[in-house]
Amino acid sequence: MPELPEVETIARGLANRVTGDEIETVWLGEKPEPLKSTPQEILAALEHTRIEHVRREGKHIVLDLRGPKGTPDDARQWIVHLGMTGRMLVAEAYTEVEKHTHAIAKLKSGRELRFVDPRRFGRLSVTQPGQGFKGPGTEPLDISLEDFIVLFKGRKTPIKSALLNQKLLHGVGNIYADESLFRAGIRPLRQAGRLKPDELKRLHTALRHVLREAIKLGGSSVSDYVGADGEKGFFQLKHNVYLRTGEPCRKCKTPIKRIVLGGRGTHYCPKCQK
DNA sequence: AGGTTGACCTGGACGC
DNA sequence: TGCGTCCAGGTCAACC
Repeated sequence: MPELPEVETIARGLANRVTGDEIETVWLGEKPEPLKSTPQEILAALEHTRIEHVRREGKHIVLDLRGPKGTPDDARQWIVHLGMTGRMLVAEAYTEVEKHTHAIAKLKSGRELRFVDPRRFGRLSVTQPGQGFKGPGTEPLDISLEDFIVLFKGRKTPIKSALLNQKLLHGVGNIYADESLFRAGIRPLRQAGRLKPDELKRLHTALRHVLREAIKLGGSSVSDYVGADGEKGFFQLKHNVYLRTGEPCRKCKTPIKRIVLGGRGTHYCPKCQK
């Protein structure tokens, strides 16, 4: 599901619904894959805490939690990565628990925070503030043009692969890599280190424009939905190339081409992108 | 070290 | 109806 705009939308939706609520108990499913921390660590960190903030960092949802007063390390973070198909739902406790639910946090309000993920590429972990779970890399909405240009210097990898590299930029995924390259008029296979300054400038502008527009529209809903209540995003209606193989380019009518790059479906207009 | 590939999973769409 | 194939919002470990 989720790249930066989708995770931003989900985090905002969660913040509206659960900020100030309290996690009483936590249930974890049988399958261990979705857990990066041990079940014991997760239970110990989450149970009997107050949810102070919910926000996005890269493609991660971060829930800032506060434990019972007097506990020395009473500040913790619940880190959720949604993988491809993960969702975080807020549901009344009496509603049916759907298939592939891997974790449920029971809240004082009587609602539940449920982590559902059919493909199990998502991950749950707990940490303490300042532990730096993300590693190197920058938020694309914060990066200056100068720093953006430095990221790609000397890199032989295709520019699309570089955009997807989370050690360089946090939060760009397959949709927004393809869409921003279209907007910038750059072919995905171009070597990152060989792009000219004006091309990198166009890409910097395009990427930030596309991400901001997508956030405004609640992200892209490609096959399932986005948002803590299941509301759909609408940015998919604005896609110029992603999943539009063979359809006419919105600018020049040339059929959109699909190639495989780094194992990912990659879509571009052979005429508009050089 | 940087770059590339395949593995990890389930399910939906499509063709026969 | 069913079976096979391909495709899907993402990382990782293992190779070169």
